[in-house]
Amino acid sequence: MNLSIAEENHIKSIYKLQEGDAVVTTNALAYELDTKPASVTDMAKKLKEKKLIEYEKYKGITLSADGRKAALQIVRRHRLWECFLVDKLLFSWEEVHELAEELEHVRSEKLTNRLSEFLGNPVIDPHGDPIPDANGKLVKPRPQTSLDQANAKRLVVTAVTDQSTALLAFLNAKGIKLGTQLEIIAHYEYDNSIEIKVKGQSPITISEQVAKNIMVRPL
Amino acid sequence: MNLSIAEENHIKSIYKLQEGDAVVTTNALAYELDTKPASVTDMAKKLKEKKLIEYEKYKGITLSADGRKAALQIVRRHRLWECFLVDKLLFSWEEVHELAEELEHVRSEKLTNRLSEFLGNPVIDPHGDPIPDANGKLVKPRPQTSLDQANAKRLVVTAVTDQSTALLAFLNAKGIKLGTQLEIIAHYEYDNSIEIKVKGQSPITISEQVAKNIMVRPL
DNA sequence: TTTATTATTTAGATTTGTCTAAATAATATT
DNA sequence: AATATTATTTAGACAAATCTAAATAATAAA
Ligand SMILES: [Mn+2]
Ligand SMILES: [Mn+2]
Ligand SMILES: [Mn+2]
Ligand SMILES: [Mn+2]
Repeated sequence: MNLSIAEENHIKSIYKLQEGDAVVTTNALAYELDTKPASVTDMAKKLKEKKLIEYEKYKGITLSADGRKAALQIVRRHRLWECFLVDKLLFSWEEVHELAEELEHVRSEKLTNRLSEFLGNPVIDPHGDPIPDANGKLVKPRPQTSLDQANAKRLVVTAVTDQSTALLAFLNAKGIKLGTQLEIIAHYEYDNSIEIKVKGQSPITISEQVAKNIMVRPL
Repeated sequence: MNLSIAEENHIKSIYKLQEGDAVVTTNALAYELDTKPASVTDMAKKLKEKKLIEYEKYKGITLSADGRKAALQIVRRHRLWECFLVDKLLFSWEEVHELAEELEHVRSEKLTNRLSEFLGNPVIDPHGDPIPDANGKLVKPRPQTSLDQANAKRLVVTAVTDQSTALLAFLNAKGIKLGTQLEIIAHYEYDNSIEIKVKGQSPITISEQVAKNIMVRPL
């Protein structure tokens, strides 16, 4: 099955939005891909034809088994290139997504597997997301919660769910990265903001929106 | 100036076929790009519009100054990726051209320059071709001739001009690579074949076609 | 210098991916 | 339940990149 770049981007976004079993709506997908709902409908018809998605008019989209397999390959390439850019070319984590968005479309299993080997077969990418192996298998992630829902006081940062440059730049400024240890000082009910103390720094207050996008695990 | 992949491929092929100042014909370009003359004419009009080529109906194509600059950037990316694939991912020289053909289209100066640095700023690629620097400057190549025209007896291989998998695989089989030392034993006038002795091997006879595509320098 | 051959361009069509505007379906509100 | 709102699809258009077949220009051969 030979997919175009546009088809690959759609498949990957469906995978991203699907989260388990939920159906993906036309509007959500259009927003994610920065395109228009009408275009998504067009593409849905094509991907259904290719049996990569399940789709009935007005009923939303889910990946078929083949579609999921394809998506995992694209995600694998994307995340491996991100590792390469960060680990080898010394890019910082907020710079790599756009580049990987292009590099992911070079379809060569041999290249992908050699790259993985070269990087030491990493299992998580620079944003804490798991990297599928050559068979599309993901390591089952250690249990983690978003910072706004964490119970424990002392935590370690394991991933970031929003990978926009804006959030990542904010976290850079606050000295927060993967592996950073932090402590919850207070929750403020008024706006659900949280006061935290990053190890070795003075306490700061972060908004609910930021907290929702930081994944943590008890230390 | 934002070029599409198709435009970049055309620009690069024009650069390749131009060899100094010769004009490039529609047919030659179509053959090189594995497309049809009519398609080349279409693209020529577009590239002329963008001032990347000089082109008048029936008069052939040459790169403009801007076009040459663009071509050198693409060639730089292509050859750097080839180095990466060979030096870091351990591909062999006949496998890398097609992959680089795709990777070259990821347009990021930062990525290109970081990659170059990571590779130790190489100045020749795995086929012996020079790599333009960030300003598009090429190292002036040390004088070299094709093997069929070499005067000296003892020679060293400096480059390969035909980068088809077929030739490169043939050279692999015969133990010939960049830096290989060889000696000319005899020229056979009948078919212009050449008997050579690769250092440490028994003599072999190669066709004129092969000899024309091996570049050498006196040892 | 005619005539034949080859090279190049034009005309018109096709595929892919996208869009806007209008129509229709699904859902929410009164 | 009727109506308003929102979501989705359809219809029709467009740009990019390509193609085939036909027309024309340039070049080579007779
Ligand atoms: Mn992408
Ligand atoms: Mn990532
Ligand atoms: Mn290319
Ligand atoms: Mn090369």
